[in-house]
Amino acid sequence: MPIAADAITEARAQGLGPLDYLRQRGYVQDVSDPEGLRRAFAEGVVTAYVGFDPTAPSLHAGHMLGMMMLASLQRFGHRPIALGGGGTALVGDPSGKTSTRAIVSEAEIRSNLERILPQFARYLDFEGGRWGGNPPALLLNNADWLLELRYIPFLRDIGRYFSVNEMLAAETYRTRLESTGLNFVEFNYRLVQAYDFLHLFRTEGCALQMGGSDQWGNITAGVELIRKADGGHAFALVCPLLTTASGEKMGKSEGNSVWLDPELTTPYDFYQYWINVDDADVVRLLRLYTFLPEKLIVELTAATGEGLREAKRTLAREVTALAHGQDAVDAAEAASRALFGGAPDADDPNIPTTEISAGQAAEMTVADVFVVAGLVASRGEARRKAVEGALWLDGERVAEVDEPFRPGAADALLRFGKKRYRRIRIVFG
RNA sequence: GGGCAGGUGCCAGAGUGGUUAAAUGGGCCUGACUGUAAAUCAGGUGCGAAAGCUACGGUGGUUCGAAUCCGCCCCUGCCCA
Repeated sequence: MPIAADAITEARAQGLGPLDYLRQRGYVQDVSDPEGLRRAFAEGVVTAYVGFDPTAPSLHAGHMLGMMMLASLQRFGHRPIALGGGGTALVGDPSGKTSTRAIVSEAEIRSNLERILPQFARYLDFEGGRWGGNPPALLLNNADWLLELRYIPFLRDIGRYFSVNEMLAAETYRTRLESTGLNFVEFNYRLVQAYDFLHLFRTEGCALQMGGSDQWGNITAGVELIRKADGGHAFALVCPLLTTASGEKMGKSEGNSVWLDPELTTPYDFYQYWINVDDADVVRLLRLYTFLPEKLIVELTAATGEGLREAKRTLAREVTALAHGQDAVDAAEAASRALFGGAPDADDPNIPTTEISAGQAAEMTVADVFVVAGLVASRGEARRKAVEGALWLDGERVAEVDEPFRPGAADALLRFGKKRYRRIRIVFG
């Protein structure tokens, strides 16, 4: 069972405010005006936003930090806005990029946004009242106001507040200038994002923007714009950019992103991703990606060595429950137990399964089957990996990969490497 | 608009007529060891059973043969205007 939003109930009981909670959990790398923000939180409902770039048809694990920050604030009774960057994605943020971003079409961005919507609903409450008196979350798309902008008025009303000297001195732009250069569209990204913040400040009373630390410059640009244009007071808060203990970007698995869309990353694989994190990362991830109370986290991670696996299991369970719901957790756990609890039990219904027709199966070699299951990329790879002893079929090491596929039953359990399983099911008719 | 330097595999970066599916490094994958961890050591890393095919910005040539030479085009960086 996942434990509800208890870290926050606990924090509130201790009189801890949102800012200190976020700090304690490790979300805070930098805040523009901590005292002012603390006061704002204490005085009333604060509206805060995080922008999400819809350049892919799903959010991935890297976006979860932003959602967790919004979700935490909402549980404190504040008001989150998830902003789909339908307009900004057309511009392309040069931050942290060594080369110009691929251009994504407007239609693609729109369809991506639609597909992403339900993912927010798992983290945020769009109805309101789910955690006491919290206000409903809001989902907006900046294309709605950015695409209408007129160039000359924008330059005159917004552009005048930006100093080119200052922008050129900024880390993001400077590194790009020194390496691959920067085109004008990218140079404008900061203005556009700052304008978003101003727009939300005006229309929604939004006073806080959060994001990853690579967004610091863009976010504070918005804070300054709000001050210069409207004399308003707004805040910036950024979280550290997460890398795993081995230095990889968080949320990558086998070089691929871990997606929140179950079509792109099955809930089983999602669960497995969290089970497989490094020992050194568990505490931090529990704090950032779950709402488990601090005391429990400390207890769980007091263990050393193999004992940490229980903490990882809890992590996987909690994170998967948030992303996919409790049913998905149960299924993923059942499959994991079946596959990793001693001798793999191929009969468990929850093991991810690829179906092929009897007709197809009759014409396939063993290598083909591994390809179809998505475990290897090509027959050539299947062959190489078989030589290395990495392929297993129903518990037997595969020696000859070019032989016809003749399973002993309708179901066959494939395994690639130590821990990647997929069942092949032959269906008739 | 002018001058110069470039565009190579996931990334960085060699190669400047054949023996180059393309050095080297990183990344990634696998094996052994293990705890579905880390570290370490070893192997692999375009597709194809093979013949062969595809690949060095695009395109058209030269040549028995081109990533390598020539023409045109596109793109990037630097300098000048």
